[in-house]
Formats: sequence, structure tokens, C-alpha cells
Amino acid sequence: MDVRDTIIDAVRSALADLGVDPLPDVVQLERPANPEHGDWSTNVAMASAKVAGRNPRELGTALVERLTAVPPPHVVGVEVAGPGFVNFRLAETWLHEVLADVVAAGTDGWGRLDSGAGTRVIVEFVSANPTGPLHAGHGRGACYGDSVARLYERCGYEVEREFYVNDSGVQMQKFAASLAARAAGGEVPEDGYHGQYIVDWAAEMPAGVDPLEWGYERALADHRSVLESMSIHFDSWFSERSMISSGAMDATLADLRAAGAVYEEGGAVWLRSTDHGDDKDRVLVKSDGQPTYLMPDVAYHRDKFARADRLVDVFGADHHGYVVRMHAAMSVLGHDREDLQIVITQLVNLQRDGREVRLSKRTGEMVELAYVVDEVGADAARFTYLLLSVDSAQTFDMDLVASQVNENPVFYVQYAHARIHSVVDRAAAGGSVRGSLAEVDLSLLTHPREVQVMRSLHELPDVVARACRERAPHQVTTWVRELASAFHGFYQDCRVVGPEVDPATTRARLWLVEGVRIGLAVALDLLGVSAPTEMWRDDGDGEA
RNA sequence: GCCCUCGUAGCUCAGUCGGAUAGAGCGACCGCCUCCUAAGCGGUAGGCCACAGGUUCGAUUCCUGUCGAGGGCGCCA
Repeated sequence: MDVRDTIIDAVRSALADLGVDPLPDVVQLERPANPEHGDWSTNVAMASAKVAGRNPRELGTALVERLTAVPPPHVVGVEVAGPGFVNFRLAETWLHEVLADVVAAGTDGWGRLDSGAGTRVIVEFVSANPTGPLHAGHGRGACYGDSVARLYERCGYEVEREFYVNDSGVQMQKFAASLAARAAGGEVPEDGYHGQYIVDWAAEMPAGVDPLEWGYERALADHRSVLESMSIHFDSWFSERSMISSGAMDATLADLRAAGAVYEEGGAVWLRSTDHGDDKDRVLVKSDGQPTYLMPDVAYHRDKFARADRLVDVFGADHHGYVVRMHAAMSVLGHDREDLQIVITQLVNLQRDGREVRLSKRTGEMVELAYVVDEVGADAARFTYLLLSVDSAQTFDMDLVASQVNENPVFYVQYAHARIHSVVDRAAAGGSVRGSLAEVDLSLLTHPREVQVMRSLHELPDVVARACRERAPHQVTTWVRELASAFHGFYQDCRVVGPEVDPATTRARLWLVEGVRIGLAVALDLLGVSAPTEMWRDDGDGEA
């Protein structure tokens, strides 16, 4: 049982003893920013003051008396402070227990949760049109979606990664026409695609093939290959065409009609989305009998709900208008709003050679994702894409990510992992092994640097839980940078192996190092970034 | 005009269901390798949390409004 739970239980029963009724639903226990405020702190005296009919300080004082009389395990001090906070100071023994838990759980178990309990979730992301290569902007959604999927898996969900292939629209026709025009040596139509890749692909295209089908395969091959190079693997590529042939759209329309959410006007079929917060109703089938883009998308989401309990859609900022109408449609079909999570990732502004590059397939200038990965490496690309909250626009500076290693946090974190392997190897070479956990004396770990490392390790399960709940993998990025920082500090001040280090201390520190290795490995895996066992700086002088 | 996101240190950004003295990296300045990888560590300087109200014991956080930045608003996809 985690210390936090034992403290919360103790607070609860103390409140009950003091006649507080009803007891608060939750007893908040948080880590104070200021070390003087102890290891843990609760605001329960302030929160329950009204119910208890006494002032917060007084209630806090009463709690302190109770808790001091019978302190929970590891607790060595309880004080009331400020407006009524109750602060707990713990002996370092609790962190030694945490470390033992970490290494016992290992990379497979530490920070693994079962909150998902087998709930099936489909994470849909990227879903770029098969009309050209993925560009740098797609990279963000790709890394984000995959990392969210990894978080869900870590939390016990049954996850499917899905790419929706928009393979039956007008855009495909334009793409094919552009390819055909180029292949025939002519100019691309005004409303076609003008990127350099059209020229390149047209040159590749064999004579006599259907440009639409050939271009389609060519684009998909590009998508697959660059995604694979970033360790992003989709479980399914869902074709829009397949829905047309399966009759899914007719069935969906029938369901919407049965729910009374559809009407006809001006020869078109409308969805009454205004009943669900939209500012205007939306056309599902045009007056010429053709479906709008919304129609297959609704049918697609209906199909996904037949296969999963919960959906996550990851879209770029330019699709945010889509959110309300899709929620409206799913609501008509009887799904809870909570079960469809639509995440909008803000734009990526790519910077190269000190200037901004617009990311638009139609205007022609674009930077392919494959180029970015080639230039900066898959690890640096992924880590950089996952550095920020997707709610913030991101400026991705290619030159910075590729060359200025000092400023690049991915190396800082990976270097910590490499250093660990170096230490362990060095220890083994000198005959030092950490031995069995049962025989090691972890209570030797009392240096402030060691304590900081253990505190950081303790946070991982909370970080995973929150990052998953909020679909915010950047919180993992933030945490792993902190763990790396704690480790580098420890490494600086606490020598692990050497003649001047007591063997028992070496053993304890080797276990601490193992704990850090586990933390780094788990977090980097959630981010899809590799954990190298060695890294050597390239000074450019040929010497390693 | 309406909708979405953002506004925190010189720059790039974190900031837990609302908590106590708001953090990190980079940049600037000053230090630390005879020693497990210096892609490292320590220190100094740097803040009206855009602005104005509201909610309350308490607001960077929640609500309203204003200003500013980016994106989106079609029987296009």
C-alpha cells in the first residue's frame, strides 16, 4: 500500500473521531513545492472547516494532535501551518520502500496501471489524404497519437491504432489528374497539386497504369515507410471506399433518420445538428444525390463504435470545425459525449535556415516528414514533437533540433540512460555487483541527491495516470527530463564505484541506478524514443 | 461577425480537482574534469503569470469582458 493511502486513511479516521460528518469525499494529499512544508500536505482542515463548524487552524490543530498520538507508518512529524494546512514529514524509509517497489516491478510493471480494465479504445490519427507525402505538420499528430495509444496500453486499455484513408473523394481525382498531366509532359491543372513530389512521382509512374490507383499506392507506401521509420505502426488502415461498397452509409443514414435527426430541404438531406450545439444544420447528402464529406465520416465513426467502447480522434487545427458536428452525430446515434474524445493539435511552424516554411500541399512548398526524420533523427523528432502540450502552436526549428545538441533535451535524457549502462559495466568490470535486493541495505541512501532521485521515481505512476487521463504525453516528457536531471545530479555528487566507496554503499547505489534505468526506460518507451546504452559525442575530429 | 487554441523570465515552454515564497531548458555572467562519459554539475542575474472585473478562506489556475497572436467557419475534403 502506498504511503499516501495510509496517510489518507489515517486522516479520515481522525476526522471521524473528531465528529466531522459527513466526511469529505476526497482527502487531497499533495506534495508541497516548499520542502519546509514537509513531504506531504493536506488542505482537508480548510476544506472541512464549514462542515465541522470550527475554524481551519483549530481543526488542523486537532488533527495534528490525533495524528501525532498514532502516527501512520513512516510519518515522523505532523504540523499545522499557514491558513490550516496539515503537513507530514516522513522518514526516508518510505522512499527506500518505494525504490524496492520500483526495482521489483521492473520496466514491465512500474507505472503500469489497470484503470482501463480492458476497455476497448480506437485511437485514430494522421489520416492524411493519400494524395502526397506526409509533411512535417503530420509528424506532430503522428507522434502524439502513437504516444497516447502507448499510454492507454500502459493503463490497461485494449488499444487499436487506426489510419482512416480518405480514398474516394474529389481530392483523389485532382491528385490523379495532376499526376497524369505531369506524366504526359503537360502542366498541372490550376486546382491540382503543385508540389515537387508530383513531378518526381509522375516520372516514376509506369506507362499505362491508372494514375489514381498507382498514385494511391504510391502515397500509402510513403506514409507507411516514414511512419515505420518513427516506430509508428498502425493496426488498421480503414478505407473510405470499403464503406461505400458495404452499404454502411445507407445504414447510418437510416439510423439517423430513425432517431428523427434528419430532414430534407432543397433536395438535400440535412442533419439537425443544431439540436446538439451546432450553429447550423449540416448537409449529409447533396441535392445532386452525392454524399458530403460528413456523411462517410459519420458512418466511419458509427463503424468504430461497433468495434470499441471509446474513440479518440486526433486532428489538426484546421479541422476543429468538425468537432461539434461529429459530437452531434454521435449523440444522435446514442453515444455519450465522453466516449468520443476529439483532440485538436495546434499547428506546427517549421523553421529552416532561420526562416519559416509554410506547410501546404496545394501551394507546393512543403517539408516532407521523411526529410525531417533524415535530418534530425527519429528520436530527436519524436521527443521534440512531444515536448509541448498539443494545445500550443509549435515552432519546430530544424537547425536547432539537428545541430545544437546542448539545447536538445532528448540527448540529455538519453545520455542519462547511457551513463547508467556505463556505470553498471564499470562496476561489473571491477567485480561489484548489486547482489540480491533482500541483502542490500537501501537505508544507506540518504544523500539529498539520492532522496531526490527516489522522490522522482515515486511520481511515475501518478504521471502516467494523469497523462493518460488528460491524453497529454508531454507530461511524460516533462517528468523524464526531471528524472534525468535528478540522476545527473546524483551522478555528480555520489560516486557509485571506486576504491573510496564502501561496498555496501556501492550495492545500494547500484540498485538506485537500476531504479533510474527502469524509470527512464518506461518513460522513453511511452514516448517511442529509444534508450541507448552508450552515446559518444562526435567532435568532428575523428576521435571518439 | 461566429467558433477553437494560446498569451507565464530576453527566447522556447512546464505549472497536478483552485493552495503556502510561480519553475525548467536555452541565452547572459561566474565557477567545477589526475576522478564511474563535461551531451554533465553548481552559482548569479532575470516575473504586474496580457489587462479589467467576478466567484472564495485563498485565483497563474474557474467565470465574464477587453486587447493581442494563430487557426477555422461551403450542398469543398
